[in-house]
Amino acid sequence: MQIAQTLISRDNISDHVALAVRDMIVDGRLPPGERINEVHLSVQLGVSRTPLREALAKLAQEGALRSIPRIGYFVRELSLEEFEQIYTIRPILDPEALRLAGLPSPERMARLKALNDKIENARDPNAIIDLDDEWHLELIGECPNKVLIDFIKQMIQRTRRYEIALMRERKNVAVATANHKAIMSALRRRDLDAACSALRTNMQTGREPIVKWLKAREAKKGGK
Amino acid sequence: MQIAQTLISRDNISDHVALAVRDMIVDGRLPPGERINEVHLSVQLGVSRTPLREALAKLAQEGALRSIPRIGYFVRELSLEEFEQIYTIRPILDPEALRLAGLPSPERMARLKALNDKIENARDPNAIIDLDDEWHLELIGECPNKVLIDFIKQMIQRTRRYEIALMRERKNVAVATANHKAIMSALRRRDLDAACSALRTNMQTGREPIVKWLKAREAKKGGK
DNA sequence: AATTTATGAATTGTATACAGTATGCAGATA
DNA sequence: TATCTGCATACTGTATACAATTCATAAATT
Repeated sequence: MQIAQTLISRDNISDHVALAVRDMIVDGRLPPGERINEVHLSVQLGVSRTPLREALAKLAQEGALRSIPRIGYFVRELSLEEFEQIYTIRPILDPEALRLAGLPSPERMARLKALNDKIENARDPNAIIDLDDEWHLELIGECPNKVLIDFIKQMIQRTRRYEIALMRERKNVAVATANHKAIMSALRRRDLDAACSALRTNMQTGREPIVKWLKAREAKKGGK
Repeated sequence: MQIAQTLISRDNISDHVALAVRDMIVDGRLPPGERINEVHLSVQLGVSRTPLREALAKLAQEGALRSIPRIGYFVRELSLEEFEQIYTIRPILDPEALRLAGLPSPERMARLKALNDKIENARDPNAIIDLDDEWHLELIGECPNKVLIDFIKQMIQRTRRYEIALMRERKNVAVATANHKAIMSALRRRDLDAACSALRTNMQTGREPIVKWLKAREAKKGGK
């Protein structure tokens, strides 16, 4: 008979490295535009180039890095264009996922409320983003369309670097938690349609301040 | 001064290999469920394991392969679930891309018509799918949201294996080309909304026969 | 002085070697 | 006969070695 899958999935060095490098990109230790030196980075991480390269290839496919053959990997610049494009798609997909998920169970509602409270009290922008992402994934946790969820997760990864700027200002955090409350209140009224459109609003209000910040940032760079 | 990018982008062996293996999966030379033997496949392709592994990792991320750490890569089974999930998303995204693209230029309309004619005359299912995919990408070619286009491309790749079954029956080809005509006629009337909803219909009618085929297929397998 | 050309170092792409893990089979045990 | 144990083999994961290309610097040419 077939033995059950081993539960302890000791993952590969490649996977670990991918996580590590992704963190370095997200929190700015590898700044936008930076060229990756495979040899340096591999010794810094204490691994050989082989698993590092596998990780870099993965990150390139995720969109965090850009690969130019025979030249190297570069940390992708923050781009107003890319951000706007992603933030055009999420207000379409997230509400659809919620619609497919249906009204959340009482337990899920409780978790959503608890997460939102945590966001209100958190100070560190990184922690806030983690919690906000978790909140959104919890909201659509019941969605049976795993492909859709995976895609939303991809986009969450990809917009993290931008959102840090957003969550540095407490005003924006307050807006986000208020939006979450509006969504939850619609759900409590068992009004799925209203919740979906509140979610759409949530995504759209998150967008504006970041666009503004990016524009200022690009202007500064252009002026230099 | 900086030298212009070399135009001839001699791509890597890894990329070539990824193309080759993807083809082998799509056309069935590597059947669903098959385990990939890296050594055998690398000698068969005349390359070493290193670029092959990079290609396999890429295909795994695309969803064509499944990676089980320390055991290997497997060609993913055709799954009714996955297919239905993807075909729930495309009727949302494709029309949105068309909406963003706006009405096509006369030149693009001519190309769309020419492609649709080619589909009507083609016999080989593989060629038909190529043309159909090309038609859909041409339709939304003007869409400025490149992230959206990339995602649609990903899904096209991922559904190819399923669609072969669809296009083997000429009746379905006729339905597809008729749908395309409906879309084009709406566009000629400059009625973008109608075109978008015709596109939605197009995606949905493509879905049913494949679901039916997959169900029959799974029943057969379960019965064995 | 500005531009081009040559040369060597640094860096990426690929192949190979090695180590650790899974897999299958033969023999042992009940 | 059926199940378990130990061993040999095959395969994956990682490291290292080598080849090919890019990049930077300096000499040479105009």
